[in-house]
Amino acid sequence: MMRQHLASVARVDEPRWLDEREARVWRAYLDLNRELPAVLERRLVRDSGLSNADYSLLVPLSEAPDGLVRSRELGAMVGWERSRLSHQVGRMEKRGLVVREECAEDARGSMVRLTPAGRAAIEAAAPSHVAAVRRYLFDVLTDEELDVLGRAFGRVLDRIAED
Amino acid sequence: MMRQHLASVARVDEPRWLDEREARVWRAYLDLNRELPAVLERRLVRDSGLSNADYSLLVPLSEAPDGLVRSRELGAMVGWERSRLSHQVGRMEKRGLVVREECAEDARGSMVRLTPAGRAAIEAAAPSHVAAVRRYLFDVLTDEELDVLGRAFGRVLDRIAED
DNA sequence: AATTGGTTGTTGACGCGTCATCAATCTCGC
DNA sequence: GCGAGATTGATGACGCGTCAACAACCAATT
Repeated sequence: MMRQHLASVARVDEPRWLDEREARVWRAYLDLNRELPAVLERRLVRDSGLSNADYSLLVPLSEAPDGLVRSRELGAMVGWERSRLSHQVGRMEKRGLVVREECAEDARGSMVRLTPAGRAAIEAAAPSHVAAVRRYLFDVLTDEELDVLGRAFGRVLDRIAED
Repeated sequence: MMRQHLASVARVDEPRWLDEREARVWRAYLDLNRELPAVLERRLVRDSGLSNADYSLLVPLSEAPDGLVRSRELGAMVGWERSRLSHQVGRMEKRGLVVREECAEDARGSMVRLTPAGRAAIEAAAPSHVAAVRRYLFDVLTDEELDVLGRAFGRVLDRIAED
Protein backbone atom coordinates (compact mmCIF):
# COMPACT_ATOMS: atom_id res chain seq x y z
CA MET A 1 0.00 0.00 0.00
CA MET A 2 1.40 3.35 -0.99
CA ARG A 3 2.04 5.74 1.85
CA GLN A 4 1.22 8.85 -0.12
CA HIS A 5 -0.41 12.11 0.88
CA LEU A 6 0.18 11.57 4.55
CA ALA A 7 -0.71 15.16 5.35
CA SER A 8 -3.95 15.12 3.44
CA VAL A 9 -5.09 11.88 5.01
CA ALA A 10 -5.95 13.76 8.22
CA ARG A 11 -9.51 13.35 9.54
CA VAL A 12 -11.03 16.12 7.42
CA ASP A 13 -9.39 17.88 4.50
CA GLU A 14 -6.96 20.30 6.05
CA PRO A 15 -7.68 23.71 4.52
CA ARG A 16 -4.89 25.71 2.96
CA TRP A 17 -4.01 28.26 5.62
CA LEU A 18 -2.19 31.49 4.89
CA ASP A 19 1.55 31.22 4.52
CA GLU A 20 3.80 33.61 6.40
CA ARG A 21 3.93 36.27 3.74
CA GLU A 22 0.18 36.20 3.25
CA ALA A 23 -0.47 36.31 6.97
CA ARG A 24 1.82 39.31 7.33
CA VAL A 25 0.05 41.22 4.56
CA TRP A 26 -3.40 40.25 5.85
CA ARG A 27 -2.50 41.37 9.32
CA ALA A 28 -1.13 44.66 8.04
CA TYR A 29 -4.26 45.20 6.01
CA LEU A 30 -6.49 44.63 9.04
CA ASP A 31 -4.37 47.01 11.09
CA LEU A 32 -4.43 49.63 8.37
CA ASN A 33 -8.15 49.35 7.97
CA ARG A 34 -8.63 49.89 11.64
CA GLU A 35 -6.14 52.71 12.12
CA LEU A 36 -6.25 54.87 9.02
CA PRO A 37 -9.98 55.64 8.98
CA ALA A 38 -9.81 56.12 12.75
CA VAL A 39 -7.03 58.69 12.71
CA LEU A 40 -8.57 60.54 9.78
CA GLU A 41 -11.95 60.69 11.48
CA ARG A 42 -10.51 61.84 14.80
CA ARG A 43 -8.85 64.77 13.03
CA LEU A 44 -11.91 65.51 10.97
CA VAL A 45 -14.16 65.59 14.02
CA ARG A 46 -11.71 67.64 16.02
CA ASP A 47 -10.96 70.19 13.28
CA SER A 48 -14.31 70.42 11.54
CA GLY A 49 -16.99 68.62 13.53
CA LEU A 50 -17.65 66.23 10.64
CA SER A 51 -17.55 62.44 10.57
CA ASN A 52 -16.17 60.35 7.73
CA ALA A 53 -19.76 59.55 6.77
CA ASP A 54 -20.66 63.25 6.66
CA TYR A 55 -17.64 64.00 4.53
CA SER A 56 -18.42 61.17 2.11
CA LEU A 57 -21.78 62.70 1.28
CA LEU A 58 -20.74 66.34 1.38
CA VAL A 59 -18.11 65.89 -1.32
CA PRO A 60 -20.40 64.72 -4.14
CA LEU A 61 -23.12 67.12 -3.01
CA SER A 62 -20.75 70.08 -3.13
CA GLU A 63 -19.67 69.14 -6.65
CA ALA A 64 -23.21 68.79 -8.01
CA PRO A 65 -25.03 71.69 -9.72
CA ASP A 66 -26.92 73.64 -7.04
CA GLY A 67 -25.74 71.08 -4.50
CA LEU A 68 -28.74 69.00 -5.52
CA VAL A 69 -28.59 65.25 -6.14
CA ARG A 70 -31.22 62.59 -6.29
CA SER A 71 -30.95 60.08 -3.45
CA ARG A 72 -30.62 57.08 -5.71
CA GLU A 73 -27.79 58.74 -7.57
CA LEU A 74 -26.06 59.95 -4.44
CA GLY A 75 -26.11 56.41 -3.13
CA ALA A 76 -24.57 55.14 -6.36
CA MET A 77 -21.87 57.83 -6.24
CA VAL A 78 -20.65 56.77 -2.82
CA GLY A 79 -21.45 53.07 -3.15
CA TRP A 80 -23.97 52.99 -0.32
CA GLU A 81 -27.23 51.11 -0.12
CA ARG A 82 -30.51 52.95 0.26
CA SER A 83 -31.01 52.37 3.92
CA ARG A 84 -27.56 53.53 4.89
CA LEU A 85 -27.98 56.67 2.85
CA SER A 86 -31.40 57.40 4.28
CA HIS A 87 -30.18 57.08 7.86
CA GLN A 88 -27.16 59.29 7.23
CA VAL A 89 -29.16 61.95 5.38
CA GLY A 90 -31.61 61.95 8.28
CA ARG A 91 -28.82 62.59 10.77
CA MET A 92 -27.33 65.31 8.61
CA GLU A 93 -30.70 66.94 8.05
CA LYS A 94 -31.19 67.25 11.80
CA ARG A 95 -27.91 69.15 11.97
CA GLY A 96 -28.83 71.45 9.08
CA LEU A 97 -26.15 70.24 6.66
CA VAL A 98 -28.65 69.10 4.01
CA VAL A 99 -32.37 69.17 3.34
CA ARG A 100 -34.60 66.64 1.65
CA GLU A 101 -36.84 67.76 -1.19
CA GLU A 102 -39.33 65.83 -3.25
CA CYS A 103 -38.40 64.61 -6.68
CA ALA A 104 -40.28 66.11 -9.61
CA GLU A 105 -39.76 63.37 -12.21
CA ASP A 106 -40.38 60.42 -9.91
CA ALA A 107 -42.78 60.69 -7.01
CA ARG A 108 -41.08 57.77 -5.24
CA GLY A 109 -37.73 59.47 -5.26
CA SER A 110 -36.27 62.18 -3.07
CA MET A 111 -33.66 64.81 -3.64
CA VAL A 112 -30.91 65.85 -1.24
CA ARG A 113 -29.79 69.46 -1.28
CA LEU A 114 -26.70 70.91 0.35
CA THR A 115 -27.54 73.87 2.61
CA PRO A 116 -25.30 76.93 2.89
CA ALA A 117 -24.19 75.58 6.27
CA GLY A 118 -23.34 72.28 4.63
CA ARG A 119 -21.30 73.99 1.94
CA ALA A 120 -19.50 76.07 4.52
CA ALA A 121 -18.73 72.92 6.49
CA ILE A 122 -17.21 70.99 3.60
CA GLU A 123 -15.23 73.98 2.38
CA ALA A 124 -13.80 74.50 5.84
CA ALA A 125 -13.04 70.81 6.28
CA ALA A 126 -11.56 69.86 2.93
CA PRO A 127 -8.09 71.46 3.06
CA SER A 128 -7.04 69.95 6.36
CA HIS A 129 -8.62 66.62 5.50
CA VAL A 130 -6.71 66.37 2.24
CA ALA A 131 -3.59 67.38 4.10
CA ALA A 132 -4.17 64.55 6.57
CA VAL A 133 -4.67 62.00 3.80
CA ARG A 134 -1.43 63.21 2.30
CA ARG A 135 0.37 63.12 5.62
CA TYR A 136 -0.56 59.57 6.51
CA LEU A 137 -0.74 57.99 3.09
CA PHE A 138 0.79 59.70 0.08
CA ASP A 139 3.75 61.26 1.83
CA VAL A 140 5.13 57.82 2.68
CA LEU A 141 4.44 56.09 -0.65
CA THR A 142 6.37 56.25 -3.91
CA ASP A 143 4.81 56.73 -7.32
CA GLU A 144 5.68 53.15 -8.22
CA GLU A 145 3.93 51.90 -5.11
CA LEU A 146 0.87 53.96 -5.96
CA ASP A 147 0.66 52.27 -9.34
CA VAL A 148 0.95 48.83 -7.78
CA LEU A 149 -1.66 49.66 -5.15
CA GLY A 150 -4.05 51.04 -7.72
CA ARG A 151 -3.82 47.93 -9.87
CA ALA A 152 -4.01 45.54 -6.93
CA PHE A 153 -7.00 47.25 -5.32
CA GLY A 154 -8.76 47.36 -8.66
CA ARG A 155 -8.27 43.66 -9.21
CA VAL A 156 -9.67 42.82 -5.77
CA LEU A 157 -12.66 45.06 -6.41
CA ASP A 158 -13.26 43.40 -9.76
CA ARG A 159 -13.18 40.04 -8.06
CA ILE A 160 -15.76 41.15 -5.52
CA ALA A 161 -17.94 42.58 -8.27
CA GLU A 162 -17.93 39.21 -10.03
CA ASP A 163 -20.28 37.73 -7.43
CA MET B 1 8.40 93.35 -10.33
CA MET B 2 8.63 89.60 -10.92
CA ARG B 3 5.40 87.89 -11.91
CA GLN B 4 6.13 84.67 -10.14
CA HIS B 5 3.87 82.30 -8.18
CA LEU B 6 0.71 83.47 -9.81
CA ALA B 7 -1.16 80.42 -8.64
CA SER B 8 -0.18 80.81 -5.03
CA VAL B 9 -1.28 84.42 -4.89
CA ALA B 10 -4.94 83.32 -4.67
CA ARG B 11 -7.02 84.76 -1.78
CA VAL B 12 -6.16 82.07 0.72
CA ASP B 13 -3.40 79.55 0.29
CA GLU B 14 -4.85 77.03 -2.10
CA PRO B 15 -4.27 73.61 -0.54
CA ARG B 16 -2.49 70.97 -2.53
CA TRP B 17 -5.31 68.71 -3.72
CA LEU B 18 -4.78 65.13 -4.83
CA ASP B 19 -3.50 64.68 -8.34
CA GLU B 20 -5.19 62.23 -10.65
CA ARG B 21 -3.11 59.24 -9.71
CA GLU B 22 -3.51 59.91 -6.00
CA ALA B 23 -7.24 60.45 -6.34
CA ARG B 24 -7.61 57.15 -8.20
CA VAL B 25 -5.72 55.23 -5.52
CA TRP B 26 -7.58 56.98 -2.70
CA ARG B 27 -10.88 56.22 -4.31
CA ALA B 28 -9.93 52.58 -4.83
CA TYR B 29 -8.81 52.34 -1.22
CA LEU B 30 -12.12 53.72 0.04
CA ASP B 31 -14.03 51.31 -2.17
CA LEU B 32 -11.91 48.39 -1.04
CA ASN B 33 -12.33 49.27 2.58
CA ARG B 34 -16.06 49.34 2.17
CA GLU B 35 -16.45 46.23 0.04
CA LEU B 36 -13.89 43.70 1.24
CA PRO B 37 -14.86 43.62 4.93
CA ALA B 38 -18.51 43.63 3.87
CA VAL B 39 -18.29 40.63 1.57
CA LEU B 40 -16.20 38.70 4.06
CA GLU B 41 -18.63 39.40 6.88
CA ARG B 42 -21.69 38.49 4.80
CA ARG B 43 -20.13 35.11 4.07
CA LEU B 44 -19.01 34.63 7.66
CA VAL B 45 -22.46 35.39 9.02
CA ARG B 46 -24.17 33.23 6.43
CA ASP B 47 -21.84 30.23 6.78
CA SER B 48 -21.00 30.36 10.48
CA GLY B 49 -23.19 32.88 12.27
CA LEU B 50 -20.14 34.92 13.31
CA SER B 51 -19.37 38.59 12.71
CA ASN B 52 -15.95 39.96 11.83
CA ALA B 53 -15.73 41.25 15.40
CA ASP B 54 -16.51 37.80 16.80
CA TYR B 55 -13.90 36.23 14.57
CA SER B 56 -11.25 38.78 15.54
CA LEU B 57 -11.51 37.77 19.19
CA LEU B 58 -12.03 34.05 18.68
CA VAL B 59 -8.76 33.64 16.79
CA PRO B 60 -6.37 34.78 19.56
CA LEU B 61 -8.53 33.10 22.20
CA SER B 62 -8.39 29.77 20.38
CA GLU B 63 -4.61 29.99 20.13
CA ALA B 64 -4.09 30.77 23.82
CA PRO B 65 -3.41 28.03 26.42
CA ASP B 66 -6.77 26.85 27.78
CA GLY B 67 -8.45 29.50 25.64
CA LEU B 68 -7.79 31.91 28.47
CA VAL B 69 -6.51 35.45 27.98
CA ARG B 70 -6.49 38.48 30.16
CA SER B 71 -8.71 41.29 28.81
CA ARG B 72 -5.92 43.82 28.69
CA GLU B 73 -3.76 41.46 26.69
CA LEU B 74 -6.57 40.40 24.39
CA GLY B 75 -7.18 44.04 23.61
CA ALA B 76 -3.51 44.55 22.81
CA MET B 77 -3.48 41.48 20.57
CA VAL B 78 -6.26 42.77 18.36
CA GLY B 79 -5.46 46.46 18.70
CA TRP B 80 -8.74 47.40 20.36
CA GLU B 81 -9.34 49.82 23.17
CA ARG B 82 -10.80 48.66 26.45
CA SER B 83 -14.31 49.85 25.90
CA ARG B 84 -14.66 48.24 22.51
CA LEU B 85 -13.37 44.97 23.87
CA SER B 86 -15.65 45.08 26.87
CA HIS B 87 -18.73 45.67 24.75
CA GLN B 88 -17.84 42.90 22.32
CA VAL B 89 -17.03 40.40 25.07
CA GLY B 90 -20.36 41.26 26.67
CA ARG B 91 -22.22 40.50 23.45
CA MET B 92 -20.30 37.26 22.95
CA GLU B 93 -20.85 36.21 26.54
CA LYS B 94 -24.60 36.53 26.07
CA ARG B 95 -24.35 34.10 23.17
CA GLY B 96 -22.23 31.63 25.10
CA LEU B 97 -19.06 31.98 23.02
CA VAL B 98 -16.91 33.17 25.94
CA VAL B 99 -17.16 33.67 29.68
CA ARG B 100 -15.61 36.30 31.90
CA GLU B 101 -13.62 35.19 34.93
CA GLU B 102 -11.90 37.20 37.58
CA CYS B 103 -8.19 37.73 37.42
CA ALA B 104 -6.09 36.18 40.18
CA GLU B 105 -3.00 38.40 39.99
CA ASP B 106 -4.80 41.71 39.56
CA ALA B 107 -8.18 42.29 41.16
CA ARG B 108 -8.95 45.06 38.69
CA GLY B 109 -8.45 42.83 35.71
CA SER B 110 -10.68 40.25 34.11
CA MET B 111 -10.01 37.14 32.11
CA VAL B 112 -11.84 35.99 29.01
CA ARG B 113 -12.19 32.27 28.45
CA LEU B 114 -13.28 30.52 25.27
CA THR B 115 -16.18 28.12 25.89
CA PRO B 116 -16.48 24.77 24.10
CA ALA B 117 -19.19 26.35 21.99
CA GLY B 118 -16.82 29.19 21.15
CA ARG B 119 -14.11 26.78 20.14
CA ALA B 120 -16.52 24.79 18.03
CA ALA B 121 -17.66 28.00 16.35
CA ILE B 122 -14.18 29.20 15.38
CA GLU B 123 -13.09 25.76 14.22
CA ALA B 124 -16.16 25.50 12.04
CA ALA B 125 -15.75 29.01 10.68
CA ALA B 126 -12.02 29.20 10.00
CA PRO B 127 -11.63 27.04 6.88
CA SER B 128 -14.26 28.78 4.81
CA HIS B 129 -13.21 32.19 6.08
CA VAL B 130 -9.60 31.63 5.06
CA ALA B 131 -10.84 30.35 1.74
CA ALA B 132 -12.83 33.55 1.27
CA VAL B 133 -9.82 35.74 2.10
CA ARG B 134 -7.86 33.76 -0.44
CA ARG B 135 -10.61 33.98 -3.03
CA TYR B 136 -11.03 37.76 -2.86
CA LEU B 137 -7.51 38.85 -2.03
CA PHE B 138 -4.60 36.49 -2.47
CA ASP B 139 -5.86 34.68 -5.55
CA VAL B 140 -5.73 37.89 -7.56
CA LEU B 141 -2.40 39.24 -6.28
CA THR B 142 1.14 38.27 -7.26
CA ASP B 143 3.95 37.61 -4.81
CA GLU B 144 5.66 40.80 -5.90
CA GLU B 145 2.51 42.78 -5.21
CA LEU B 146 2.24 41.20 -1.77
CA ASP B 147 5.71 42.42 -0.94
CA VAL B 148 4.92 45.93 -2.10
CA LEU B 149 1.65 45.96 -0.17
CA GLY B 150 3.30 44.69 2.97
CA ARG B 151 5.97 47.37 2.87
CA ALA B 152 3.54 50.15 1.94
CA PHE B 153 1.01 49.25 4.62
CA GLY B 154 3.76 48.99 7.19
CA ARG B 155 5.06 52.43 6.35
CA VAL B 156 1.62 53.99 6.67
CA LEU B 157 1.12 52.26 10.01
CA ASP B 158 4.49 53.51 11.21
CA ARG B 159 3.49 57.01 10.22
CA ILE B 160 0.26 56.75 12.19
CA ALA B 161 2.11 55.36 15.18
CA GLU B 162 4.42 58.39 15.17
CA ASP B 163 1.64 60.61 16.54
C1' DA C 1 -57.66 50.23 -17.08
C1' DA C 2 -56.20 46.52 -14.06
C1' DT C 3 -52.59 43.33 -12.62
C1' DT C 4 -48.00 42.05 -11.85
C1' DG C 5 -43.40 42.90 -10.74
C1' DG C 6 -39.58 45.80 -9.95
C1' DT C 7 -37.83 50.28 -7.91
C1' DT C 8 -37.33 53.91 -4.43
C1' DG C 9 -37.04 55.50 0.02
C1' DT C 10 -38.17 55.11 5.13
C1' DT C 11 -38.40 52.86 9.40
C1' DG C 12 -37.32 49.95 13.62
C1' DA C 13 -34.45 46.57 15.68
C1' DC C 14 -30.15 45.36 16.59
C1' DG C 15 -24.99 44.81 16.36
C1' DC C 16 -20.82 47.56 16.28
C1' DG C 17 -17.51 51.48 17.87
C1' DT C 18 -16.23 55.80 20.35
C1' DC C 19 -16.30 58.92 23.95
C1' DA C 20 -16.86 60.39 28.63
C1' DT C 21 -17.42 58.82 33.09
C1' DC C 22 -17.02 55.92 36.96
C1' DA C 23 -15.42 52.56 40.62
C1' DA C 24 -12.05 49.58 41.99
C1' DT C 25 -7.45 48.60 42.32
C1' DC C 26 -2.47 48.87 41.76
C1' DT C 27 2.15 51.43 42.13
C1' DC C 28 5.35 54.27 43.66
C1' DG C 29 7.48 57.79 46.34
C1' DC C 30 7.47 59.46 50.83
C1' DG D 1 1.75 52.54 55.99
C1' DC D 2 -0.19 56.29 53.16
C1' DG D 3 -1.68 59.28 49.62
C1' DA D 4 -1.33 60.84 44.66
C1' DG D 5 -1.61 59.33 40.29
C1' DA D 6 -2.03 55.75 36.89
C1' DT D 7 -4.32 51.50 35.17
C1' DT D 8 -8.11 48.34 34.36
C1' DG D 9 -12.56 47.33 33.14
C1' DA D 10 -17.67 48.37 32.91
C1' DT D 11 -21.34 51.33 31.54
C1' DG D 12 -24.59 54.62 29.13
C1' DA D 13 -25.29 57.69 25.38
C1' DC D 14 -24.93 58.29 20.85
C1' DG D 15 -23.48 57.86 15.88
C1' DC D 16 -22.89 54.42 12.32
C1' DG D 17 -24.34 50.26 9.33
C1' DT D 18 -27.19 46.14 8.04
C1' DC D 19 -31.22 43.63 7.61
C1' DA D 20 -36.09 42.86 7.09
C1' DA D 21 -40.35 44.84 6.46
C1' DC D 22 -43.13 48.23 4.53
C1' DA D 23 -45.58 51.87 1.66
C1' DA D 24 -45.63 54.34 -2.35
C1' DC D 25 -44.94 54.48 -6.92
C1' DC D 26 -43.50 53.29 -11.84
C1' DA D 27 -43.52 50.29 -16.01
C1' DA D 28 -44.98 46.75 -18.91
C1' DT D 29 -48.20 43.36 -20.23
C1' DT D 30 -52.59 41.99 -20.97
